[in-house]
Amino acid sequence: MVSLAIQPSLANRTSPRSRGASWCSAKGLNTLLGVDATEESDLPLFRCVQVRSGQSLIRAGQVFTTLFVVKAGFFKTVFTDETGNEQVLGFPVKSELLGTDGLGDHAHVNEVVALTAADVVEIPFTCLGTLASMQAGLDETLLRTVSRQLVHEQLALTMIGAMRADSRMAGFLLGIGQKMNAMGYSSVEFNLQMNRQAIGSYLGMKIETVSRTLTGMARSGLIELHQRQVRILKPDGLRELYRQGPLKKSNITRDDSAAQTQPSVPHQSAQTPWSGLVTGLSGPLRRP
Amino acid sequence: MVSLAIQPSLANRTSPRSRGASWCSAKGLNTLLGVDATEESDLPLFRCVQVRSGQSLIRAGQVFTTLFVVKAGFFKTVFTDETGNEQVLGFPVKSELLGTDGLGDHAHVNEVVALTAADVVEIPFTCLGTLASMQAGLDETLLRTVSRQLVHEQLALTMIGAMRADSRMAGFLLGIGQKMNAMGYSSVEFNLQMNRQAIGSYLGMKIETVSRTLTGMARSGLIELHQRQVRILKPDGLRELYRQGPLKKSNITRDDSAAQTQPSVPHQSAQTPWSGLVTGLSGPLRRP
DNA sequence: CGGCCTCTTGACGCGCTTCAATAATAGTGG
DNA sequence: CCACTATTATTGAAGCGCGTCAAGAGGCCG
Repeated sequence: MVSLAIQPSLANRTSPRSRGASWCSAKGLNTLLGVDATEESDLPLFRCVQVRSGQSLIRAGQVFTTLFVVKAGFFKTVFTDETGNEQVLGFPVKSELLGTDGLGDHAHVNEVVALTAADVVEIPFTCLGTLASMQAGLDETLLRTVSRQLVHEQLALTMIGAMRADSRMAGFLLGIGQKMNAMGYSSVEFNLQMNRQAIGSYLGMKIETVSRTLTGMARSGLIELHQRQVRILKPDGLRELYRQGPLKKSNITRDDSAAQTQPSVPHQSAQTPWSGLVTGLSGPLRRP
Repeated sequence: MVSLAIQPSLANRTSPRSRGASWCSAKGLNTLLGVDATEESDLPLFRCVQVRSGQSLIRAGQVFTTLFVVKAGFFKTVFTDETGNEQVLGFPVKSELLGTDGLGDHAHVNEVVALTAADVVEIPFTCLGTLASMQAGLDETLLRTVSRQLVHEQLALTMIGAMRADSRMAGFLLGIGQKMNAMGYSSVEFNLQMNRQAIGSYLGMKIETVSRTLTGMARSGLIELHQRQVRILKPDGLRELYRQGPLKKSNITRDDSAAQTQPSVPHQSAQTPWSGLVTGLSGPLRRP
């Protein structure tokens, strides 16, 4: 039904990236995505491309031809509506999948911009309309990943819709720290790769509020702040800020009329509720 | 790799639904989902179940076993965070896919509640971990549908993050009207199946603001309002309200440094930007 | 150095939440 | 049938969080 095929020549693209091509095997790709590799080959099938800082890897309106997996670097995903308003949707990093918004209608609606120099792996699709039963078990990975992205967006929606500015910022910082940790860096000291504008757009607030919120946290000793360099001094303080968030109080009308009748898993977010607040993949994809 | 299988007995479920079972063929399912049926069989493979008003079709924490397609009725999708705050994520109706949040980690995070009596078709998955190359070409449909849901959430995020209360409400009403229209009802006169609380949660505002916004629209002659019955008198007025929305002004810093180098499709949302504001599927799924 | 950008800080006002009270509706039982 | 209560919706008044406007500080680069 499908056909994941290597397009031998993408040379007709005048896209600003595409230079210095190396290759990546299916096994390597699965490893990168955090999936238990099983029977995948070691043949280098997937093209690796470099992106320069500030460049758009994907543009809105562009026809969908390939997905990307981030190997290194930082990105931002931006949606621009018809009136020219920009909304930052996320800050993808290593091991995250880019371009999934194009799967639905074979056209991208979001722009993906590199915040730093970056490396990505291309996952091309033949544009014949059908895509399915991809080789190497990537199809299940794909579906599950998109589903996770969906859940992440929903979490972000909850945050913007019901929490105050400082709580949102606390969740943002904790989420960034967690992502940094997953990439092998410190979870409490890192460099924000994006400007205040992007943070504000992502969190649904103006840059003045971003600034005030951050300096407020610094003044109260929760964090240390120099430019975009952040050191989290009191993670628990941020956690509390995040949890008490909904001072914009919830109208809880729990109707606990019926008990759980289905087997259920313990509520996943018990330990780190802000998991995935910054971007889709909170952890590697493992088979249950 | 996959295995979409009919689970012969779901009798061990004590779930409140499950009674009065009829059946639905793969072809019928594809038709319902808006996909061009090709070679699908007419054998009734998919179970149809009824849901009573107020019942939960899916609960948070429940293990993922099946997806559902709405045949009739109205639902709401609710996410509840660890502090008990509820966020309404959407109002699915006929032809929409439910339960996709469970694909990622084989556990649902959202609750799906019927707002009215409703009928749904079950799409069961064997829980062996792998799901892929489903029969009847449902796999591509699935992926594209989830991608569309993703785009929808992003649109909702943009609306809540950057627009004012009345603009959000205008977009909501227009979106509801469009869904009603797609279902064969009037797009300008309909009954809101949800209470003010649910609307407010979905739009990120308090119920008092919902009430004030609606009565304000009624007073200015944009709509007529009796209870949950709405008649849109001036669709263009609502459209303008929606478009001028970002009085919470955008910080547009367009850096149009590079020109479009890729083939692009005309910006989809030129005609009805609020498409899909209320729920995922703005139209049937067709091959490009 | 000077221009340009990002970020900060202050003062003010508006939009929405919050609190509180009332009204309209539906469901229940006598 | 009407009283009775619970739920849902409306309306008003007051407060504040955050957007808005304006000015200034700090960093980057030619």
